[in-house]
Amino acid sequence: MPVSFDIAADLEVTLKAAAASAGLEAAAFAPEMRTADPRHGDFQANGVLGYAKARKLNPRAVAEQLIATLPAAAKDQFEVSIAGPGFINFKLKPATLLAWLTTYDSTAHLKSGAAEFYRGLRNVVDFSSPNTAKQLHVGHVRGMVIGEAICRLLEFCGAEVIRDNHIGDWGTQFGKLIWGYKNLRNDAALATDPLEELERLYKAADAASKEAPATLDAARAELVKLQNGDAENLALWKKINAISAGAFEEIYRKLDIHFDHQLGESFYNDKLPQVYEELRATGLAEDSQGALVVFHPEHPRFKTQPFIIRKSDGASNYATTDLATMLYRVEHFKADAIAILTDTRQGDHFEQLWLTTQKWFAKTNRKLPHFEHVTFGSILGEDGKAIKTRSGDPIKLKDLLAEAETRAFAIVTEKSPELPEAERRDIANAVGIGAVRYADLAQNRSSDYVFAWDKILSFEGNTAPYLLYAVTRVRSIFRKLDLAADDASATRGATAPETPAEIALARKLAGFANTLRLTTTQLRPHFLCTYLYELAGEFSSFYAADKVIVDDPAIRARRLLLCARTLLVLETGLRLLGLRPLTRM
RNA sequence: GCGAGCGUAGCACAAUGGAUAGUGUAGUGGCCUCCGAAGCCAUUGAUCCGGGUUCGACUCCCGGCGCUCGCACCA
Repeated sequence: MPVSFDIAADLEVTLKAAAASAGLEAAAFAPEMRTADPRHGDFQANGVLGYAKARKLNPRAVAEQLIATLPAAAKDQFEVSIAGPGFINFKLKPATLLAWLTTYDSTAHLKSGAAEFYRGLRNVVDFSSPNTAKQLHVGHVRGMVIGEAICRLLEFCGAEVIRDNHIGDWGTQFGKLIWGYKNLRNDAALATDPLEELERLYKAADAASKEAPATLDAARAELVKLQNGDAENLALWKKINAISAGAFEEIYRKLDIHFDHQLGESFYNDKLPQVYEELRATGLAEDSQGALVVFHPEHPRFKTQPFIIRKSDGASNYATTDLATMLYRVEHFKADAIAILTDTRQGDHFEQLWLTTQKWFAKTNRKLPHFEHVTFGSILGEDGKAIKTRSGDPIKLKDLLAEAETRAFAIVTEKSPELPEAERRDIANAVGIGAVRYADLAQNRSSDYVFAWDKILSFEGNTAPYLLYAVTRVRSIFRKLDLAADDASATRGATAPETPAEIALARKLAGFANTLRLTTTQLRPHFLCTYLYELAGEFSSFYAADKVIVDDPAIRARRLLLCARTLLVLETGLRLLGLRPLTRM
């Protein structure tokens, strides 16, 4: 029996067709498929409720009509029932579950199933994008891990993904940095810990420009010199960027984060005049208080709040570079879709950027990409205030990651003292870094995030260690049998799931496709986290209820199939989130 | 002032307009002669307030209240 990867999507198409043959107004009928509470079924179609109401029909009668015209193949796959006011419930039959489990038997096969979702779509994902000369701190980790997960998910689901780290290497901070470097630098400190010294120089220069307007002007002048190609400032700029890049690389390596391009703001330096010219020529930009700005008269706020694309001192800002970047991504990368990840505080900027881009591209006859500003909440301190660089010192990311590994190592050593130290270190790395990463991914990105060591390094509940532990227990079964987990002979002749725990686990596994679709549609990795956590929970319940290594070869093969697929889906899902599965811990 | 986001058990979170609002933690009571107890089973406890739309609202709309953030040359 052939079975599709995303059964619910397939069923939706079947229902649309059935509606036509049942005499419904097929064009007006949407099945409204969704995953159901397991108590009711695997999927439910709610569409007849609204359809019947609008036509003063009895929804249950409409549901009856619809079910009567379902093709035999669909009736073979599901137990179909009508419940309540007119919900149609579909429950996967054990034979269908078996078919799904035997069809999607490897990461490659899961991937080829999911690849239908976004085939041919070219996506530019802009994430991390730190500012040069500042250390990465705890506030940066969220955008990095969410961005990496989104890239992996989109790739898995068939999209072509171009990862771009849009480094802030050309902003006003360079005016202050260069001024600080020239006037305040400590050569000894620069030699021993260059990044630390750069950060100090920036803070000192920033403070100095707040105190004295003359210093602020001097810093701005340094920036203008840099932007005009002054040789000395350009050399300094290169030096500062090189120091920063090395420090960023170290963190990216630790977090297994990758980019195809790192086109910082400076890359767009020679592409800015085109932005000024075109926006002026199309009548979108105007002069205001000495600056070049764009207003949006139709917008309640942006009709008076300007989008400044050139400052009154003649320098560009991030509105200019972001506009140039938008153009480059469409013209050079041929992007169908662009996703930019930043925290929600930049909402106004990206709304103005997108409004401006739409008008600009329309007037210049360019293809408009799909654009999404993927936002996430701020990292707050225990006091509920955003962690800021200027006030107090936020926790440095490299220190956070080091502490995560240290704490994980202590726990591994306590739980598994018999393992060799090198292995315990490796486990601590996967568990510690994984815990940090998972804590950021598991929470809905729209909410603010209160930083707490206990939360980030929690090893109980919906956390990385729980998922990794489930993986090792499955591995342990295969190890005990001296079998490779992907050894087909172990599961040969497996029959359909029978016990309640077997069936519950199989149903959860078949829900993977729908989870991938939901996660990528909304670009919210926490949907996948929740799913994996529930899957691990179903496995744990199954593990406690039904013994796998039993004498009866039929029961054993049947349960080993569930073990093998649980392992497959858990490991595939964890890797999509950027976690590293372990064989034991 | 204008705008955005958030408001769910003591705490931390989930819920694509659907059925009896789920989970973790903390509390209580069970489960290791039995494939790994970083586990399993059971149990106590919640939608900020007031209207509206809908067959159906934590979810959408309006009005409050509270917290956070943004609003002319930082990114």
